[in-house]
Amino acid sequence: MSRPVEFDRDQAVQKAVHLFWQRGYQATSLTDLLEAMGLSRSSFYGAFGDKRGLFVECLDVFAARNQAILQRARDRKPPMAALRSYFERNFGQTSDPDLHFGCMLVNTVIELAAIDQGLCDLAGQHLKTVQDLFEACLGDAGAEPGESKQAAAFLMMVNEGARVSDRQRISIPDQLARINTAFGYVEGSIANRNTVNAQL
Amino acid sequence: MSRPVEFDRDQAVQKAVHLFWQRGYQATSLTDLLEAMGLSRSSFYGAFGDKRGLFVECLDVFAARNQAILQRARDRKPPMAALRSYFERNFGQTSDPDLHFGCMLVNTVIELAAIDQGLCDLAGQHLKTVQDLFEACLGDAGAEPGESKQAAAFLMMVNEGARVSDRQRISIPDQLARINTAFGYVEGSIANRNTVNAQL
DNA sequence: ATAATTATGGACCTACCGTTCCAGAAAGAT
DNA sequence: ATCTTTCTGGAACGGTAGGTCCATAATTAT
Repeated sequence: MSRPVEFDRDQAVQKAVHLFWQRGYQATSLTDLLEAMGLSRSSFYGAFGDKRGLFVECLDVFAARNQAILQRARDRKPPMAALRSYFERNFGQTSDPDLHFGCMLVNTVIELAAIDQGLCDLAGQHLKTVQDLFEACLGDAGAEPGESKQAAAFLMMVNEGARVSDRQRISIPDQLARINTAFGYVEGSIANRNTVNAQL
Repeated sequence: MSRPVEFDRDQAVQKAVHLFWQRGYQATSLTDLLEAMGLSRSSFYGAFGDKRGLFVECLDVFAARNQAILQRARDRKPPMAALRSYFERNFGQTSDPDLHFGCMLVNTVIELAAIDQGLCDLAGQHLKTVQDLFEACLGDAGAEPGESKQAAAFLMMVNEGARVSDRQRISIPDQLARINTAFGYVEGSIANRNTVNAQL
């Protein structure tokens, strides 16, 4: 029919995710985006509508990637180990500061709660999906339904807190220690219940 | 000497705190501030220097108020009850949405981590002071030094997560349940160690 | 080769940002 | 009452924001 698009849309979105993740919605200007994505204003508006539309797409991409990481761990490791790996991600020996932007969903909730309720709600829904995955893992680990629901809500609170500190450049050992404390509590609780049940 | 200032400086700062707390740094325009504080541009720049200077002052005011709340609870209640009251503040029966802006320090860390490291660090220092207060309360409750340090770091992570959800308008029962779960873990841990020690 | 269609680059628009500046109003000191 | 000092309102500033528009380039279909 006609002239084809010259840029790789997926790759451009990846660049945008990285920028929004790092700097947030408001502080990322269109000029910043155009430069990082390597396209002109016309192409941008033709392909994405506007800045907000691109942000929605970036939220979805980030959330999908995020869920995939946990889901893959769930497929390959014991359930509690899979959960832990999600929390300890990016806290291995590598201390690349370019990876410590927290969680884009958490960042969005905080930044836009009073500015754009639609975007805040979208991020919140994605977080809820992750919490459901937590709950599924806890179920795999042998927790009873009520307990896994309660522990998943607790772990989401821990996750949100951990991502806040991540953005503050908390030291890696401190971060790992806090996560370990939280998981110690949860695992102790599940194991203890199992022990009690076994005694009955 | 000369003409005196016409506005109440403290009261003006309180109004600014409320705005910055609700909307964050970037989304609060000078026009918004002037209207809320009830003064003109000239008076503003004469009294506060610039927007960033006012924000620094607001962070300090918020942090002082925040610490005072916990410190007063510590003076009047048993240590663990004082800690709990800090987490459960604003989650009584009143559901005034105008109080659920999370924590201004947490909001600042998230919003400005990649934008203004000085402001982010300042908020982080204030949070560290709160964490030290947590540690003191845990010491009051009978935790050993190493344990209170570890539990305080854990509780700060929980606090940060709780304030994120607060901004998402989490339901009050859900929020109270999650906080209760976290404190159940901490109190169980301290009580358990005390029991073990008693048996030795 | 030509026509039809669509992407592209870049100039341009309006609106608002934080900040500065200045003329004039108000109050204390003499 | 006058002088001096400081505060105050509002106009004005340069810069940048997100978004629009149009002439042109590039590609396919005929």
